[in-house]
Amino acid sequence: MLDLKTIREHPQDVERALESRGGVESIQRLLVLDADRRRRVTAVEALKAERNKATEEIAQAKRRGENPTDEMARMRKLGDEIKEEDQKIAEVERAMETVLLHLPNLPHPSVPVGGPDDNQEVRRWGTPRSFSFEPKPHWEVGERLGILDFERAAKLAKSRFVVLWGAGARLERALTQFMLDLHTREHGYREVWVPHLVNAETMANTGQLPKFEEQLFKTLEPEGERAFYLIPTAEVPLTCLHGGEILKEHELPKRYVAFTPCYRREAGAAGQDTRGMIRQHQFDKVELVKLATPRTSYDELESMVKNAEEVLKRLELPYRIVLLATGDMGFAAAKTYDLEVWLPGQGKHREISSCSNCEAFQARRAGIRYRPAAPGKAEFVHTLNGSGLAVGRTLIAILENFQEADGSVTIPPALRPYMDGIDRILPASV
RNA sequence: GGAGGGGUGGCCGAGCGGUUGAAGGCGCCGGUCUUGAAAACCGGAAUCCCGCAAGGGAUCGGGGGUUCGAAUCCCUCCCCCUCCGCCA
Repeated sequence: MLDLKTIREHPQDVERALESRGGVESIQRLLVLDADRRRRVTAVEALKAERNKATEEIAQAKRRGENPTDEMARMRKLGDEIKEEDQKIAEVERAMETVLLHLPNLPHPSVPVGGPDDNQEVRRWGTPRSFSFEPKPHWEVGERLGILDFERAAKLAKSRFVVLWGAGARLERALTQFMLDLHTREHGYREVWVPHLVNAETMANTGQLPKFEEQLFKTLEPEGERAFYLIPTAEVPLTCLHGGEILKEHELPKRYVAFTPCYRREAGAAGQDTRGMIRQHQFDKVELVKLATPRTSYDELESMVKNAEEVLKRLELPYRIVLLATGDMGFAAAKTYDLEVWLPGQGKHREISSCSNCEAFQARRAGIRYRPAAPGKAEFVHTLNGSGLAVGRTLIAILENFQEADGSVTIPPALRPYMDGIDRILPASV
């Protein structure tokens, strides 16, 4: 959520910033509502001041043993007027809230303006391996090994699900463990285990609701009970852990890492990545979240990207870093770097991590503040999140980058301790 | 699921129709004392909204009601705790 004061004081700047993100047309409407609200508030507060004064006088009269029935009757009428006007104000405020909840975050000045074509490659690491044969896409590699099974997953659920068998399932677990160990032991993140079902308020706090409900799986609860949402990323529960709290500056930055499955409807993605396990309704992810002061949040973003990169480096997977343009960023982000891993089976880079600084956008919704060390009022923290990494896509990258001519797949050395020391996956005998 | 108890400021906790924006404690900030620190003592400080300001308004889990007036009474929802039952 954007800060209303900023919109009121610099409407042109906000409109310009939103040009490539949508929502410009809402600003004028917001300003009209805001002016209306302020006019009404001023008026009704004058009435309340009068009531408070009269109430005090009545109290004193009563103490003197009098019974000021005329004054009490007058106040009864005034009270009704106040109630009516308060309701109108509440109505205006609800309208403003609705508009604000649908406005995306403002991009940081360093973000290129435009759409996906304006994304900027920041750096590359690693050299894509040259194959003596035509590298296959991961689904072919995996099915030949008997570790990826899309048909049975479709039988159990539907398309965009997968079953991992044997060494495939083991590889998924090994990757998860490897990533968690790296981030907790070497990068200073605290491991957290969180609910996978959250309430609507939590979803709204990180920006998934109200605008993107069609992307979420929702539980069906008995009449009168509130539904839960399946998390599309651990960013949601991790970021909201300190919702409504005031943290101390010396506690910041908070660095959290959690492993969770992620559930996404992928509405609107029909026809995209239908083969393989690039785009699934359920996938595992190791997620990094930080809460930081505004002063350090952009340094924290850079180090978060490095933390995610380190996973790819140790797994010897070539990648590149891309700074997303304004129009390609997520709703809550002010600045986002994507990590794209090289997939030889597809002959292109694909997103495997996305690291964002959301500044105060989510903190304002969730009410996450901190008290500065120097005397002063509590301020909103900045929230950051990034994948460290998407586990399924990492598995894909290994299958494609480490496939051999005989159909086997080499295990990257860094992962072998997590795979009982085996150095390759051979076709299973079922 | 059944029966009780409870949600108050950064935290703990008193208040249970008007003098309570709210006692007390802890923590925090400033000062006295001290070589320095601690302790002790003195003083200070809630948040948000409207307003150029003076000032005003709102806020005691959320919403609604009673009343001239509600942290205090009533209704409702949410959450937490204890005991019983059931259960991975």
